[in-house]
Amino acid sequence: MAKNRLSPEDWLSAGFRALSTDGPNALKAEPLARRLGTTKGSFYWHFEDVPTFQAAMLQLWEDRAYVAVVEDLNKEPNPIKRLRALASAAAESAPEEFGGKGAEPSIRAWARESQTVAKAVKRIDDLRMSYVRDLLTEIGLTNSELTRLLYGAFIGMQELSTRDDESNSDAMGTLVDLILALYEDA
Amino acid sequence: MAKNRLSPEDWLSAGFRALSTDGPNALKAEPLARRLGTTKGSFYWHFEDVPTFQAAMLQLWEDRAYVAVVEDLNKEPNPIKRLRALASAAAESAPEEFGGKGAEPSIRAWARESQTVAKAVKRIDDLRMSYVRDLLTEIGLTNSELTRLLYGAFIGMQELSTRDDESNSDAMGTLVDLILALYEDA
DNA sequence: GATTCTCCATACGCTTACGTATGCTTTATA
DNA sequence: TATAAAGCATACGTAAGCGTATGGAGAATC
Repeated sequence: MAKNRLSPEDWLSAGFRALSTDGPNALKAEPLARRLGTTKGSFYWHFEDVPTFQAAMLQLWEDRAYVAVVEDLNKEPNPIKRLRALASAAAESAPEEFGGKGAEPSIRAWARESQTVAKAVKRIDDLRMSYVRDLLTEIGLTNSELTRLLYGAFIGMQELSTRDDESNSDAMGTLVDLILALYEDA
Repeated sequence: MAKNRLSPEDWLSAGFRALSTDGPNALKAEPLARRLGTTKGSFYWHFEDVPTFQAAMLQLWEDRAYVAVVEDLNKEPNPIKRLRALASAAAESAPEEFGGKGAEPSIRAWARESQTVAKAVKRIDDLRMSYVRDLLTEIGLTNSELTRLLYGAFIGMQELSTRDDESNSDAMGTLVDLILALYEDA
């Protein structure tokens, strides 16, 4: 354990881990300092105050939340394969420095006690849902319930897999199969 | 505003409303007292301490959480109709004194910062999932992913509808249609 | 109508977190 | 290597919540 100096990123990363394990209540200066083996002197050097720190975390999440899910997908020209890839993306968890597996459910939990967070989550959800809607339309499925079903299932899977380690991609894959079967018949 | 005396139930109900609107952070003696226009003297009269109060809330939720969803269902002998009824139950929200629409997502958010709550939620999820599994088996569908898919979608819908007022029963109904189409073919 | 019991208000000491201020180390720069 | 700057520790005063204890107001009972 050298006398490491900390960067703002170290604090933010610790914030995400704390959020995942202990909930939004842990996003405070002194608890985080303990977690990092330092004191709040460091915290207040890097950040104005606690709200500023939390805003930085949120910004970081929001910047990744849409792009990380969709970016790689668009390399695939075939919309049906893209839908399958999207479904299996439900199984992927965030990198460890963003809180790992339970990262997004943690943010949703956080959103329940902060209007600011809630608004950011809504922005992301809207973006993703319209992506799904467009994708389904491209395939030829215009039933508007399908978007909500797919995205809702995605959210629910994330929630379930914070406890167990079941494969979400199997269940989501099943859903895509069911939906595409509908498409085959049409 | 008469000089109302409060019952333990009044406190518990206020607890659920506070949990829904302000998150688990609001489950404390003095904030709740303010909300009820009284002081914590009343709180500590009715409850040993804050953990005891929270345990009582959790117990109350757990007692209802399985029964409330499943009980009415079992009057219906036809398993396919029972499945449909279950799906549309996703749209129903808890009574106002239990926190209304966002009640269950709030409990899930709470579970992220309390092991005790997390365990209770797991117990309920396990119960419900095995109910769904049995139901699907009765219909003749043994694909084990379907249970997870259905229940995950159910959870996700609850999460989504804390913001908007879209009908979950439509999306869940669509899912049941898709699943039963599979059954027709078999 | 006096007494008892239920329920609530208030005041206390304790803890934890806040944000500020001030100084002590390191690391960088001249 | 002297000096400055960056990064952290520590010590305030303030605020909010905890749980206790004690007293007072209302309701119930006799």
